[in-house]
Amino acid sequence: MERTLHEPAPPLATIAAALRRERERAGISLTELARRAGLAKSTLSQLEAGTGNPSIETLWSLGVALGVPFSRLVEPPETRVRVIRAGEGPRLQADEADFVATLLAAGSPHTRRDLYVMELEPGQARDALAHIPGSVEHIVLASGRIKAGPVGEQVELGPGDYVTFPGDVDHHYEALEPSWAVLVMEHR
Amino acid sequence: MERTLHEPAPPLATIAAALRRERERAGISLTELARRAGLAKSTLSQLEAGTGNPSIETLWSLGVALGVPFSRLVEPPETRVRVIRAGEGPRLQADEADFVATLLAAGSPHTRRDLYVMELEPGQARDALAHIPGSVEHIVLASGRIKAGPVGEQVELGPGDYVTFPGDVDHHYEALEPSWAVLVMEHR
DNA sequence: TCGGATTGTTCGGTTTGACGAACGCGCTCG
DNA sequence: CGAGCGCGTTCGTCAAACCGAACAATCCGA
Repeated sequence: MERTLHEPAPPLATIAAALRRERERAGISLTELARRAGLAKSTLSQLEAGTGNPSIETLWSLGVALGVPFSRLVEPPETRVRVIRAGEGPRLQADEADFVATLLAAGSPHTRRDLYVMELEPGQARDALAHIPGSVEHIVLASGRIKAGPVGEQVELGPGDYVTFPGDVDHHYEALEPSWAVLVMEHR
Repeated sequence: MERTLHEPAPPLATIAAALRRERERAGISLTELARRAGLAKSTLSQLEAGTGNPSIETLWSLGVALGVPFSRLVEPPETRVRVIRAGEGPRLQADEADFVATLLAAGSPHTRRDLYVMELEPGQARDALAHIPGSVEHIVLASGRIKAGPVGEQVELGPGDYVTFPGDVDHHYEALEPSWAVLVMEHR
């Protein structure tokens, strides 16, 4: 049989890399992750070393403990570095209806984007530590007012405003009033 | 960050069902599939019976032999239209601030997502033809009220509501009042 | 400086997944 | 009828995934 669907390379090394990457992203130790997943740390150690061939249940519990969908541990990250910048979106007029779409950011293949809805209450700011290198955040404020951005470069946003900034440096969120926004976290 | 990601039910039964489903779709016998995958048919028999906990390599070889991507064997069959109402959905509590993020859709590598802001005025509906196969649309309504979704499966949304549906079938947008929304167009 | 805690690794022992053979069943051909 | 074939299941054996403990290395507070 031909390898029609480009089934990626054998997942042993991929899993090893993904486990270490996601664990470091979560900022927890190998011992701690093994504890949360209910595994012996020796097992996890060998997995991250690339030795071993985990069972589904084992790898699943790791995915749960990391808060990461299962496929992210199996599919190769396909790290090709190319960050697409958000343009001042061209407005795409729909052909036949009262409908306008503004392109904020075009993604490239190989980038992974997680979609969140984020609710913020005024009060202390949220200090977000740097994520993995190459990550980019996109925020569209739906209602309220917030200040967001890297330290020293924060921007004040009103409803409908859009901002993007690198997520691999320390940055803040601060709500000036009760707000909610759509957040797209872009890794690679 | 707390991990409250709703990881679906343990995949043992899911895998069993997926294996049988995909095998019957391919129209081959259990014995034949075991032969192609290089496994003992006893192993495959127990897997389809729901007994057993396959290793990654074992399940991988089955995915290759069936010509289906790995994730299809692990993740439960995808619901076509999925709505997350405002305030619902898995919440990621930030550790130290008044900050709540709700995960709507986690992206896998290899998916390409374009980010739009879409403004709609009430009036005639927008008829969108099917896009390229495999595309998925995500909408978070920021304000107003709209009806959106595939033909016959349209859902009415209010502010904060989220809906996702396949973009490779004909679908409509219809604003019931002046609205705007964040649209993520996902290809792959 | 020294103890204690935590990090990740390595080493025997146990559980279990994978294998091959044998089995019962249903169908088809001689 | 009965021999032959293919189907899927069950059983004993073996390798290996997983575990627990012991290990050096590092960090941090006393």
